[in-house]
Amino acid sequence: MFQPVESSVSFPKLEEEVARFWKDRAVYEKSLAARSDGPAFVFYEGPPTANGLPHPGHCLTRAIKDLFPRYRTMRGYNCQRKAGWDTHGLPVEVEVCKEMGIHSKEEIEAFGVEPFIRKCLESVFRYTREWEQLTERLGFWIHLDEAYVTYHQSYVESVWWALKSLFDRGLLYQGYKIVWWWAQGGTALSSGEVGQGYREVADPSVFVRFPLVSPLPLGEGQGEGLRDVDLLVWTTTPWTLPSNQFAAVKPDLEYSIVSVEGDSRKLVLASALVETVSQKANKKFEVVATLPGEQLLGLRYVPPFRHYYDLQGDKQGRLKEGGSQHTAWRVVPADFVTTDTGTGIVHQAPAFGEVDFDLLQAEHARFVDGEGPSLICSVAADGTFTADTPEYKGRWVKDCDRDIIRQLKTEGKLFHQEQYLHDYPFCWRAEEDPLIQYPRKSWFIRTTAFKEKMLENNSHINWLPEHIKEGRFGNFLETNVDWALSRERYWGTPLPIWKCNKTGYTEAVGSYTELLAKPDVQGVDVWENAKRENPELADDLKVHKPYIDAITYASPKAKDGRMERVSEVIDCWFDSGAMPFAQWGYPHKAGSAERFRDQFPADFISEALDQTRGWFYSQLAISTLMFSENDETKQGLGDSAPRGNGQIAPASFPYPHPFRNCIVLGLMLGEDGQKMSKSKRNYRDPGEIFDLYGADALRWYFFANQPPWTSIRYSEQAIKDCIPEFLLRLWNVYSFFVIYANIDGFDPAAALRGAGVSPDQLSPEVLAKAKGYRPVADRGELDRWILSELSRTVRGVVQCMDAYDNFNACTRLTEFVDALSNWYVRRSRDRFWSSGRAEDSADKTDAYWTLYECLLTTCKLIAPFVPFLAETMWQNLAVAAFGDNGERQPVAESVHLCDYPTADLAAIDEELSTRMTLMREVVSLGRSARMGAKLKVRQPLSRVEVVLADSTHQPWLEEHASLICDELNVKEVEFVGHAEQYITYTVLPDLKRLGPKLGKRLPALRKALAAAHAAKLLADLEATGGATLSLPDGPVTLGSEDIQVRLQAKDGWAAAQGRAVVVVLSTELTDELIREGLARDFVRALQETRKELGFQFTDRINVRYETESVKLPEAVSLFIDYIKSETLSVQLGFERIDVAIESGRGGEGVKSRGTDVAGESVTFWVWPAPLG
RNA sequence: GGGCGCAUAGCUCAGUUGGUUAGAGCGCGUCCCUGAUAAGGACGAGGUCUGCAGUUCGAAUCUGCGUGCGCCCA
Repeated sequence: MFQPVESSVSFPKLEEEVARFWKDRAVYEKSLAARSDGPAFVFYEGPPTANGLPHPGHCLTRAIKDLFPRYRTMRGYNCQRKAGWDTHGLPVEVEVCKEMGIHSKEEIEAFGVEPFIRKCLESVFRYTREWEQLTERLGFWIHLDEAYVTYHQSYVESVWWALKSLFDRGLLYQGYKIVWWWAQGGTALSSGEVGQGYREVADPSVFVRFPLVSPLPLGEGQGEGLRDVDLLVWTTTPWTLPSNQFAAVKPDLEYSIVSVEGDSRKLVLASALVETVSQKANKKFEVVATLPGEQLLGLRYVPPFRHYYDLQGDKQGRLKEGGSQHTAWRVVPADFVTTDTGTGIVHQAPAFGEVDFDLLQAEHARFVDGEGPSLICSVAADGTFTADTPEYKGRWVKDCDRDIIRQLKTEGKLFHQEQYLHDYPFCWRAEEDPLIQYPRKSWFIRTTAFKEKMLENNSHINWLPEHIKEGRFGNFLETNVDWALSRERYWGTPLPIWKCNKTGYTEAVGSYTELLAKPDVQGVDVWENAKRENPELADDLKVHKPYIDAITYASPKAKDGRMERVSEVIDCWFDSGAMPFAQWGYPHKAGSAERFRDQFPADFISEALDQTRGWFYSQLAISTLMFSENDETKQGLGDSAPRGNGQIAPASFPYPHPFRNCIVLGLMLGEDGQKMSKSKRNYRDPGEIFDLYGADALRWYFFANQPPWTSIRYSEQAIKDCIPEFLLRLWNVYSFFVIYANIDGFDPAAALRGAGVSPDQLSPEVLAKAKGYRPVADRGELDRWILSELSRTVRGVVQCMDAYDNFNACTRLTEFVDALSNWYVRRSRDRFWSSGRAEDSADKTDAYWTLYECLLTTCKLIAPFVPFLAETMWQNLAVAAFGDNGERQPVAESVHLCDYPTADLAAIDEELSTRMTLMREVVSLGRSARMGAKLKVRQPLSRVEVVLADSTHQPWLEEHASLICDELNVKEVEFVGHAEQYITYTVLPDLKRLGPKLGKRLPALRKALAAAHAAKLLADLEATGGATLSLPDGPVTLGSEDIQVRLQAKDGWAAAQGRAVVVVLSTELTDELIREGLARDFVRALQETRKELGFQFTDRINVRYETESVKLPEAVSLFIDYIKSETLSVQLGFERIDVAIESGRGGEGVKSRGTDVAGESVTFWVWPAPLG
């Protein structure tokens, strides 16, 4: 027996029971254990941070991350799922600062680094419980208790190992990074912080003369060139002029040399701007000559502030390509120069602009090492001028703009000045403080050296959607710059570099043990004391600030020198990118080499689009730098086991690594189309979604509604809709099956008992051994059809899922459930309802086995998608069915321990599938025609005529005429060959075939076809196999495969048309047909009455009825047997009864009900008929 | 300002290598069915496929330009 199925189902309630079941029985662990010998399918969890509450967007990520591992597990793979938590970084610090109401680094220092990082640690796990609940409730199977955690000592040490390797290979270096700097607070701001502080302000825009050192050459044969020429240089930050190093032009722009009225000196500026600038300055310009920017390159000039120029103006360096050049104060090329504003010649102060700095580096790279330009910076970290600009020393730079302009004017160096409105960032913590761009010493990873390798690696990764590979991600790699690794913050992995306080010598340390093994280590006591004072302190903190900073050791380079750690921590993206090896504590931790080797690279990862430059990049970069094939590192992993003292050589792996397939999820927007945000509350808490609709509904919504990479708008309605569209539809089929199986005593367990086979997963092979189970080939066509559809579905779903295409897999599943519910079950109802027990009728038994098999297989198919519903069904269809009668047969404990179904290719009958589709269309058109003629289905009609454009399947349809008759409630179906009476034929060319053949002649052909007599043309085709049309440029012969025939019903018929079939109804009603219609309506009314009066499905009844109608009793008596059998009536009489008398005769419990049959009022009296 | 993506029915979204009637679900409307029944089903209306230009015999689809939106980076 199956457990009765509740008619009104609450999915959320069922899901909670299932979740409990999984937990109690450790089903997840069992699913892994069962696959422990299978091939590995490697999954990496991109670690979330638990210091914020999860929202529906996180559900999407976690749902996709669950789907494919579950699927692969059922396909026999061993898929470990280790959770992870991202714990470091600025967002954590910001959160803590907010809590404590402090802002600046000074305040943090005042509060104390030690208590501060302890607060960070607390904050990181604030919402762990919410995340864990979400994970469990969504059915995301992952090992939370074995999660890797980025602040753990073993993790930090793995990161150190990688950094040491990079350092030792010369890939980790110190340089300058231009940052947005809050001078008053003495700190750099993250891009997020900068973004918050933009305001529109007016700044000066100045046009300054930079006199050329030598005459400007105009080209060959034009003499020695023009004297007294100034570059007209533009800037909006006058305070950066003292630090000028170059003037930039665009080489392919045209520049003009102009003479200015009343001025002895000429100016150079972009030709496109001559007019504009002349108007601005209100001076007449006369163009003396023009030349391309190219020709300006290398010209030397005198900068407006001479401090540095006087010291280094003559300095030259040797170029790598040979020859030598002055290092600074000359014209250089730059693509970013535009003619939108300014003069086309841009002042360059590399210390105060990122693009300027890049330009300096590009220049630097042209020179032989050590001979190129070095960075000029006349501003101190507090934002005041240094002694290098004596005029303004000690003054805040922005305050000096006005005086600088005045000075330039006085000295005759200013050509023009104006105001200029633009957005400029201010400090979000101190609104009056403008930020400045400022160079800070910073540590970099030389990723640019691995650019080609990263691109090569990337090219082997399967990105979904594909455009990420060449598009967003590929482009990002193309424009790769060295990774600015260090952060001047507190809560992060400390940069493991120690520096000699005497010589500046640096070295990297790969582990805590390695550090302690250094000579004359001091400062460990700081940690030990802290721990003694507070034994609760997590041991992992000892590798963090401030404890690690206290540790020093003897310098190998200077006698009394001490090695001290540099103060920075690292970018937390490096943490997460190191996860493929750091999650195992590789290479320090015992056994980590094996774990790493088994779990690298990942087969599958998935995160949202915003991770392109985050986790996707950090992983790829670190992996490529650490594990690329090259001579230096070409060693197997076997060689890379720890070799004492933490000296480990990186292993090498073939591309791609560290992941092979990556689904890039679209971003999820709130219901209002805006980004989901806590403050706007434009989404619902995931917990509420689960309570209202259930996890399966949410999951199905994610998987089935759109490919995962489209950005989706959260839609509560769409989640709700998933229930009737899929979950409930399947549930109804399941419920239908259980109701009838229980009535009929269909008992698969009994049928398999003694069959010598273990029920196990109830696969088709097992079912085949059951008593009463007939081979599919012996069953009726409908059974063969649905089993064929089932196999087609299995085949399709597996194909899609192997290609990471969950969306189309879901489409297949939806289509199958629709076919099962709306055709198989509908068409089979009578078979289930027919009298007699299941074992008595082979046809009925076939129906049960067929539907049972469909449900079992569907259950397994949907298990990765909607794991809760699948489990609920399995527990009843398999576990309960085989577990009662006190004689438990060994059946799989959970659907998630089953193998994913494989398609029975032999069961697939494509032709049957096509034909059934055609038949469904005929039926559908028939209904449409009825609708048009306002004829109820209950009213029988004498006949229907079907006209097919293509007669291939006609014989088959003819064989199934009875089915069509039944569906359409007609007596006869006739297939008509030529039906000019009802039909207009249109012959259309098959353009896909003819297009390439005829090309430009197509329009003429279409014209000719439209003009041709279609029926005659078809007759020709039928007779001779070809039809010839004469076109203006010669005849064309068409074969039957070159055309498509369209049919159109003529007016005046109850007809409906599809593309290639028309169905025409005969609407004539005879008395007999009318009487039959009455009888059917009578059955309807009586059935309704039965139910209304509370009789059970199987109760037999006695009936009397009364009506004024004359026709109705005639009809009833004519169809009395039919009515009795349909309604389980033993007696059916047309007479008024005296209830008292009837009761006395045993008609106890007589109930009556008045109703309506075909417009006539009728009263029924009904009472139970005694059995037998 | 740069890169990438998106734009199809009232809503949420499909649309395979270009092919003539652009689909689905929901919603809406009109009905049907009534022992799967607090379900189920049918039919219908609804589209200048973001705009313009181009390639082509033929464009929602390919190309270019514009508009709007999103993300990332400046």
